[in-house]
Amino acid sequence: MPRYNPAEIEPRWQAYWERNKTFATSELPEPSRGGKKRYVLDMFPYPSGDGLHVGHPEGYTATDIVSRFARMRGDSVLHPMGFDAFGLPAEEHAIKTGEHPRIQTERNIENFTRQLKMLGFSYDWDRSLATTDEAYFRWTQAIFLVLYDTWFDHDQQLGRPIAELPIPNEVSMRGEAAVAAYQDSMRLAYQDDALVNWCPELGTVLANEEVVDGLSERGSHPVQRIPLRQWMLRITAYAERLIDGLESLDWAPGIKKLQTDWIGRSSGAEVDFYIGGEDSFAAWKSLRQANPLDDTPPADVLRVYTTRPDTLFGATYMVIAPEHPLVDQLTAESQAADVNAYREKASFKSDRERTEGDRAKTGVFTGSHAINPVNGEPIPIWVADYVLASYGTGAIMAVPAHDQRDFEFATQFGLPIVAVVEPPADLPGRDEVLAGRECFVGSGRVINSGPFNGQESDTVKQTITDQLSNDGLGRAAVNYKLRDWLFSRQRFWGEPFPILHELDAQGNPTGAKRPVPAEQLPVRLPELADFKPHGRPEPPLEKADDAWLYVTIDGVRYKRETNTMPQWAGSCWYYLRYIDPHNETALVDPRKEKAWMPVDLYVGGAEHAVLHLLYSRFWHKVLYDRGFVSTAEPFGKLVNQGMILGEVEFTGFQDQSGNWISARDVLRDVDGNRIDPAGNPVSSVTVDEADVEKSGDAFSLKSDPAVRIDSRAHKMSKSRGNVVNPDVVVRDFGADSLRLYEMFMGPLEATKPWSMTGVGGVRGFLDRVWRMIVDDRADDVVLSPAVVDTPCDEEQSRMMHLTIRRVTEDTDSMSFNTAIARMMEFTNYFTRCETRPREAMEVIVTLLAPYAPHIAEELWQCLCGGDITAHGCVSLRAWPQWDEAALVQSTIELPVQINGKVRGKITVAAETSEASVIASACQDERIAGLIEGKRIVKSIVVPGRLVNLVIK
RNA sequence: GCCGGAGUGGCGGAAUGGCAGACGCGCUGGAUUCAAAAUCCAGUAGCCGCAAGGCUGUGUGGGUUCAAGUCCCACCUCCGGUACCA
Repeated sequence: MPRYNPAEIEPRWQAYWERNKTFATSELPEPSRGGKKRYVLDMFPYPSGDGLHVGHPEGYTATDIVSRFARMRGDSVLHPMGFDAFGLPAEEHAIKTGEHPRIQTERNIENFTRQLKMLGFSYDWDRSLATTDEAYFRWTQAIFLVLYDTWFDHDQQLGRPIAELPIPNEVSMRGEAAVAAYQDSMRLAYQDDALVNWCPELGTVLANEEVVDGLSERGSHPVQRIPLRQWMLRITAYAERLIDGLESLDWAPGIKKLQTDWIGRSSGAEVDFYIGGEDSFAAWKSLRQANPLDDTPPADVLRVYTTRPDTLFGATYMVIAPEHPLVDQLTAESQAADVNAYREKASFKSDRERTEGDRAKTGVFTGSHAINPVNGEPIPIWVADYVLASYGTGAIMAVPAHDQRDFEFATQFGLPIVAVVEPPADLPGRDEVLAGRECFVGSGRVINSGPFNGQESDTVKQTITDQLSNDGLGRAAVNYKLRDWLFSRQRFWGEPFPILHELDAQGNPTGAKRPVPAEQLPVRLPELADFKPHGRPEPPLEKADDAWLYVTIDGVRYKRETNTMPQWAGSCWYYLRYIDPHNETALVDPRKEKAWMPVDLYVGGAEHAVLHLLYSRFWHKVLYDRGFVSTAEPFGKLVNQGMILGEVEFTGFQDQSGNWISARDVLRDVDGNRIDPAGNPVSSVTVDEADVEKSGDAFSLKSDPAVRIDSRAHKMSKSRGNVVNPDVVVRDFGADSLRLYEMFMGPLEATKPWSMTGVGGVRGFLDRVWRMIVDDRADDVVLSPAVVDTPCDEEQSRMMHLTIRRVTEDTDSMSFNTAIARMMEFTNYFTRCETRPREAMEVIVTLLAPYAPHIAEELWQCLCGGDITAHGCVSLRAWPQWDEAALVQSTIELPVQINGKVRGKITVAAETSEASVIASACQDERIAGLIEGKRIVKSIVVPGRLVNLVIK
């Protein structure tokens, strides 16, 4: 009784593929095969201790189908897999247990590999890598040194070697140390003070994701923000190119927009406001005319950035961030106490806290004034935390009439509001705006603006900027929301920085640095006795012994950098290493890189839409500028798979005494707890599907239809207990069923709920395919007697060719769900046929091969009589071609509409002319009756589709 | 608030402006069976009707068109992201 038994056939075929290296990729694409090169890439996983989640195989199955399909069409396919293996969980495990994170990481990688192989993915496993491999992170460190050795030439918009950096005379005059310092200040990798999350109670620095509402995630201890010397990467230099590069990419428009918004380019003007007093304003102005704007503002001005230079005449006050360097200088004695108190309060708030809550504006007057350069008016300077120190110049001119935030602030503190842009005449509330009682942020005709009155604000933007520029008072400027990338972590389990800090005779750092010589890479992690935090805010590598920590080169003593790189580092370039994973002399052989890059298809979760994809594009562009790679962008086509939710759950609500409350009446209080309209707490109860029925557009209790029940699929989570484990699915249904179900659920990019009965459904399909071909009453796997060597009849042939066509087209467009539906139709049709021609059976097995490869191999062998040496395996078989001629039908059925409603059907020869189609439509008995006595106003024939008669 | 995405049977979903609901789940009936499982066959949007057939129907309201799930305008709901970037 050879029933379809995936538990037996799947491991057997996996072993066959592995033994025969069926999916090994050649070093270079093979043009002899006639196809294209295809680089099909998955976002590699973090190998967590929980193992694979059903969300992983969704994208992996999609890319596997694409890869297998491409191979069968003769393409050279590079389809690798690896592991993003540095990460916090392994380090936390190490702190708890003392086990080296490498041991746990390797165990997890082994488990992930087992699970991935169990699903039959056609990866070239010889190319597998982990970011934690020393042979891999050696090159991560090497790339860091490239960043360190590169400065950004803004004129050429190009990253160039630091040796080519022009040194200004006044710098070179001050000697070598000054030159080195100048170079350091221009590198793409540089050091700066940045705030870290220091938790004194835990004695460790925490990552942002380990801090929740200002408390540590573990133990809920207070977390302080303290400045620490950090490595930064100058990604902002590439902001413009990162925006421009998006245009050429085949990515979903939504993702491109997300990246563009994240980079957040805005253009406007920088304007200097004089803070030296009204008496000397005129003198200052004429002096500035002779000496145009310098990059660093002189001490007698407050420089602001604005996107609305057209509203300069409406600036009625100014605001500087609490951290602005001029706060002390600008604070009058009488205000000092208030300003200091305010500043101190602001310093305790994290960026997050500042923006959370009711967002009521706070601020305090400094006691001093600046002079508006366009009209000479003195205006007050305030300190307020709604202005961020890290954006623009950290100071703004406030135009309350035309900026919502300024308006709120001005209203709160009673500052003057002057409208300078006239809203369109038909705008409701126009008079309120002109009276300064409402805010208008649009463009319009400029008023109250001296010489500019009457012009359109969009033109004024330009002319006023030009004039400021001519007068040396301002200049056009561009700003980005994107900040430089904080690149160091105070962690053990990450790549060490290949940087040495020079020490003087006393053992103190001189400030000079040198890269670890290339031939000494990798810098390995030191052996530590334990992984417990040492209780100081410095990195844990400070615990390393002196042999690791100190290095002497050419008689100079150095201390190693003890920060480590963030998890993002390894994932920034792994796609390059797959091309040449064992190269010991280069990160990738340029010849191979040129042959395989760019990635043709990249599939992964949308949660990486911004950071990972932006960071790796940035690294890639630097490598491109420095000649290591040949393409300006790494990922040609990007697809984000949707999230898979848990099974749909029905939830009802009850009060304290167990009475049902309709879901419609359940509210949430300020803390997010469920309450009834009277404010009493409500508890949620899971309701069985059988006790629920649909009423209207919602579900309600069968026993009491007035009680509404919530019906929803939730995100899978351990705490909710709705996580589906792929091991269990494979055990109960087989890997082919899991693969097929994940693709059949719906479009790849959609969010969709899991359903175990749905898995049973596709398993049923595979069972039917099996029985269509195999004689399930015989003792061995032999062909069903219905499978015959005679060719298809006309209808069977049409079905076969139609299926080839639809499956080919749907697979090509990654519409896997409909491709599977087509194969189901084929199977339903041929199962009903008394005889099933072998040619059709060979076709369906071949079409199924990328989707359900194990059963396809097994059935292929059955069709071939088990002679694998003669017939090979189906995974490497040529994809079938369809014959258009076989699709043509001699007669077709056409629906006949009257006034757009289907009223009948006619059968006509395929080649019938429009006139005779209309004639036979009118002759149809039913149609004739309906049009009798009416006039046909118009008749439309859509060839092959329908006929529509418009009658009166 | 703002920015995305989505609203189609009991459920997941399908549909180049051209027969709405392919395919699958579930459900109902039948065949097979001593019985069950498995399998096979038929049916399955709602309403009216014995039937033939008719009417209504793709979140809501308008519009364009011979024809709208699909295009345009306004709105509602849900999901995801984001948070004062001057």
